[in-house]
Amino acid sequence: MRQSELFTKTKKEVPTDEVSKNAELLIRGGFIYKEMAGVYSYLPLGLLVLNKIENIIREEMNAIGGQEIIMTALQNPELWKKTDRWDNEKVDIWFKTKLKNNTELGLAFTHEEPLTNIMKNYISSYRDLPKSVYQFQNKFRNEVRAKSGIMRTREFIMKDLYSFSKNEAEHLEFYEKAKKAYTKIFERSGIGHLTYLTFASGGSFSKFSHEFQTVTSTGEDTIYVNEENNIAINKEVFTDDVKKDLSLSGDFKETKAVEVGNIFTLGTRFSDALDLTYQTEKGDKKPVFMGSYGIGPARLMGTIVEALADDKGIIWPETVAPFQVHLLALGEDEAVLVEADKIYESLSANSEVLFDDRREISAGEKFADADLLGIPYRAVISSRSLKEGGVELKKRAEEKGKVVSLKELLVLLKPSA
RNA sequence: CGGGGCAUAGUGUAACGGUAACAUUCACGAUUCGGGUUCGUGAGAUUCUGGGUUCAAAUCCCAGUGCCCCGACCA
Repeated sequence: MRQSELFTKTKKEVPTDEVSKNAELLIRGGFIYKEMAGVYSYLPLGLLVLNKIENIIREEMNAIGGQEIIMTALQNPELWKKTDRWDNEKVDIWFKTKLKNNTELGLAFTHEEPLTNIMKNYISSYRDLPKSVYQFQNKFRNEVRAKSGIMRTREFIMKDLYSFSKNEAEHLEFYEKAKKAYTKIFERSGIGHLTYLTFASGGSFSKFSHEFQTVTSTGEDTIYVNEENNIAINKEVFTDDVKKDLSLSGDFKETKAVEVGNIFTLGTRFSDALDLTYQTEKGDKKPVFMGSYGIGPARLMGTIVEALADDKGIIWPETVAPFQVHLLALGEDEAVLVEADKIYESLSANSEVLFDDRREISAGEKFADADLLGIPYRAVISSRSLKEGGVELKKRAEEKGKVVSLKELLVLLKPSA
């Protein structure tokens, strides 16, 4: 894509009403636009990143047998009354609305109820289990206080997967697979080294749930990291009993972290309430054993920015970057610009390239934009680089680049399949 | 839901109670061309909304709304 064609522009200044690093950098770079508190739109660059993240998650969910669907955000109160989650006293984050005929509707903050209800139509035998189903879908939560840029918003896309198993043993088997899939997702997203499997409260469903917490100074949660076992415990359940329970020895380091994923054992709470049962081999009727597994792709995007950015801007890992290469053409020398066009064409064949072409701005501004946007590789072509034999290639996080020939460039940037 | 702060051009800021200024952005013209270059000319504002005090309100007072931060909350 030619940067001169991109409708968004970078900004030097950011509205003072944004304090968090993720919002500041993403707004300045033109990745997102703030509509109101806790409500953001995703612009071309932001959507590219979000799609990359979603695809990583999608691949890993498919790999463990997840089947993708999309459910509606509009919710029928009847189902939620059956599980006692319609009452505002019980769930205080509902957005509710009404049809013209005064029928009440809810905007979904999660999807256990409607999916359990769907599955009733398709699960009737032990032969139908286990199954797992997921979606990327907008959730609405009427948070009293949205904050931290795109980390806690009132509307957000969530990947929510739900598992349906015959019994606890079968459930745990899937749960372990999901745990590994989550670990892979965060590794592939470039924050694996900062992300810990974390024991957290299981709520009313089970003793523990597992969170995936990414260490950043701006996180909302406090966790205690046990480096020896590469594991952490959320402050909310950090007691001597729990430590003994988990038989963890060694030091625990207190740190702030962001919850980028959460997996839950639900048991039969929803299948009981909504009557999702199956028949066993012997003909008995049993409730389906469920689990739920969430990741917010936008929060993950914000976390990557928070965790990896430097004082000049964003540093995207290659796996989630909107483009792999940022090609900058410097100067007004026609020969250089013609050569840059050629390089852009050849690079585009195999790589995702953002080409800062004939924009009438200074070299300094192009560099500043490149640093802000955080594309992993920066390739500079100028009369100087041509004199030195080609294109100057530099990684975003590196101080100095090196001049390579076009041939070398194409090889270096070849996607490692 | 408690506490604190803020609200002026697209953005960032300024303006004793005396009729809105500067920077940036944008348009045009020069200049420059490897780290947000320099200069000129222009465009851009019912000063959040409603009320009150006053000869006079961006400025003081009251209410509302919105935004940010801290805390509580967070399937």
